[in-house]
Amino acid sequence: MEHELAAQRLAELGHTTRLAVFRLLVRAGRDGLPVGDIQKHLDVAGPTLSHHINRLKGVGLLTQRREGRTLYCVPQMDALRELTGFLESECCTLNVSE
Amino acid sequence: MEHELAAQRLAELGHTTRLAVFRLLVRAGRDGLPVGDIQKHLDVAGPTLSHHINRLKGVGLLTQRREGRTLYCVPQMDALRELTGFLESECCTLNVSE
DNA sequence: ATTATATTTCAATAAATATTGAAATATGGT
DNA sequence: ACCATATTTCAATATTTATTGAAATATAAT
Repeated sequence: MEHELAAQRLAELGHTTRLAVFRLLVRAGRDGLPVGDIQKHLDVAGPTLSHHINRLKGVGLLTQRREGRTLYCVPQMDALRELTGFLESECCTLNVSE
Repeated sequence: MEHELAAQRLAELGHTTRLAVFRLLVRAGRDGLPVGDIQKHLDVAGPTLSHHINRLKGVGLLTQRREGRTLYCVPQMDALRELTGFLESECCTLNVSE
């Protein structure tokens, strides 16, 4: 995984609300959750939530799928795995040498 | 690991320069690196680097140790492990259920 | 067509963060 | 004491991000 993208994803996850959104989605599983459901959990104004969801979407941490009036947010687990992989990829030096 | 701290650490790592600093340190291993050495790698002004190092320090991702005039930055691997652990902790739902 | 629901876009403001030159501090060598 | 090296603090400015009410859009139900 590329450095810049990793930094961007970390930055997006590095915000309380967005981290909460993302973790909700991960817990929810493959189907994801409607924006409205997320909002019920999080006490933020609609536009604020929309903004944060778009940022997560912008770095590929979630995608959206519409079902009628309901817009689902779906976590992209591969993106998360890439990211944790990236973070751990330099650890070996330290772990192995002791 | 607590949500707020995780978000803070993610935010600090979510900046190109800081991520580069941190990864340099991880690669360097237990002894860490002098601030000056970091600067040689990174093309940033001293005060800028100092600022970023302090932010990483502020969330426990590194500590410092002085040897004479030289100030070493030492990566805190436990903090990183806590963080990756936190990120992965909600994954199980998704991974197990398929 | 009208109405209700779900979510977004717009526009404005507030708050946080990044960047850097210049000056200050700390340490060690002469 | 003086000088050089290593790094930080200060102060100012620029940039980015967050937040929200109001208005707009999209979809579905009647």
